[in-house]
Amino acid sequence: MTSSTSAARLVEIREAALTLFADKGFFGTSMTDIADKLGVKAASLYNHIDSKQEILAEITQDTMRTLIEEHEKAVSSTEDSVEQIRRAMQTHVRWHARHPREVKIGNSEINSLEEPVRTELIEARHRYSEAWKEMIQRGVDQGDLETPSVRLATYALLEMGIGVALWFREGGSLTETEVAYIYGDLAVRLVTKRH
Amino acid sequence: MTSSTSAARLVEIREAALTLFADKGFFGTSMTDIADKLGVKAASLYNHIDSKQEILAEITQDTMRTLIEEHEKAVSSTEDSVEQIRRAMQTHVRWHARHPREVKIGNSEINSLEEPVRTELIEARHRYSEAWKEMIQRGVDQGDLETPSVRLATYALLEMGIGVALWFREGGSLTETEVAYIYGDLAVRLVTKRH
DNA sequence: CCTACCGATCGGTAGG
DNA sequence: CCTACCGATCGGTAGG
Repeated sequence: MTSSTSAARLVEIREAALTLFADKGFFGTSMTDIADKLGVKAASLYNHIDSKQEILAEITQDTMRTLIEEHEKAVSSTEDSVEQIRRAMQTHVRWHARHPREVKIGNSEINSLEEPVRTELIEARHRYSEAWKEMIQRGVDQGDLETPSVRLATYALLEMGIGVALWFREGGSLTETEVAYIYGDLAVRLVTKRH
Repeated sequence: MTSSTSAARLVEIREAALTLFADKGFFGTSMTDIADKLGVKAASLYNHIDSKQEILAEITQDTMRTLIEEHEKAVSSTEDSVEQIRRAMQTHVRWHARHPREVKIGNSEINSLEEPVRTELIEARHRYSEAWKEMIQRGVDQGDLETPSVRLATYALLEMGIGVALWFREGGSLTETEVAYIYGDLAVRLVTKRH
């Protein structure tokens, strides 16, 4: 069945590209590099895709969608401000631990994306950041959270969680769950009062 | 004065490359792109440099050296554990606010570097990270600091400060000094006891 | 899926 | 600093 094998090939192409783009960068990866991973010639890839750019666009678009979905689920699972922070960070960390290649590409290849996909990615990131900021602001307004700057606390929390993608490895000294719990704790420390 | 103009040209080449590599990536930047910025032909650059790779190597090597020097100065300026954390983070944040292009290149182009420079950069980063970890460990041992994980607190603190390079712009709503103070405060919160 | 090939561009060299 | 040029490689197409 040509169509089913072709669909499987498409998945294989994306998977190979995901690893190579994360490793060597978009411009550092050639179509021949991708083809070699599948044991075919570069020209054969064009039976499944339109362009190299299209592969990059698909990778970055799928990525933000799942992160925002999981974030919304985490935040709506409790009304307690402190607990929202904890769960949002646990979700944030788990997602980044699971998608190191996508994170690397998203951080390094924004300017390799053509419009309108590039702008769409930037906007999706902004929405995610705004959702965090609003969550923290609500907690501050209710007197449950405290911070010298809602905006900077947002950036600090997001960035420290993104960093997990850079060093976490399955099978290391801590499990994903342990890392998520510790970061949840660190996040709460960062935005709660001392008393 | 061929030699003095030539030295100035070299600085201009590095400066142009710094902006372009940060913007478009090492492989996304051509020698023609760099030459265009200076109003010369690509071939003329080779009167000043040996290769494109050499420019990248020089950028990444100068970078870590100044960061580690400033860190050591900050830490040795006080014996108080909490104050060490605060000053180390202020220094870390100021440095990252001032070197956004170098940070971007350092994060995205490690695998574009050839050996042995690539390994040297990784080792320099490791030394910096270890210095932070030991500083935090000392504070914990003395009973001044508290954290669920010295290692993860180290990663979290480093990464949140690195993130400043991504969004800080001179002339924005907060000055570099204000951002450094707030991050110093956030860092202390992250690793001190509640009481 | 392949071979054969396109024009464009790459980093770098020769020679002046 | 330039022009002229090198071989290699790029992403992508034609045609089977």
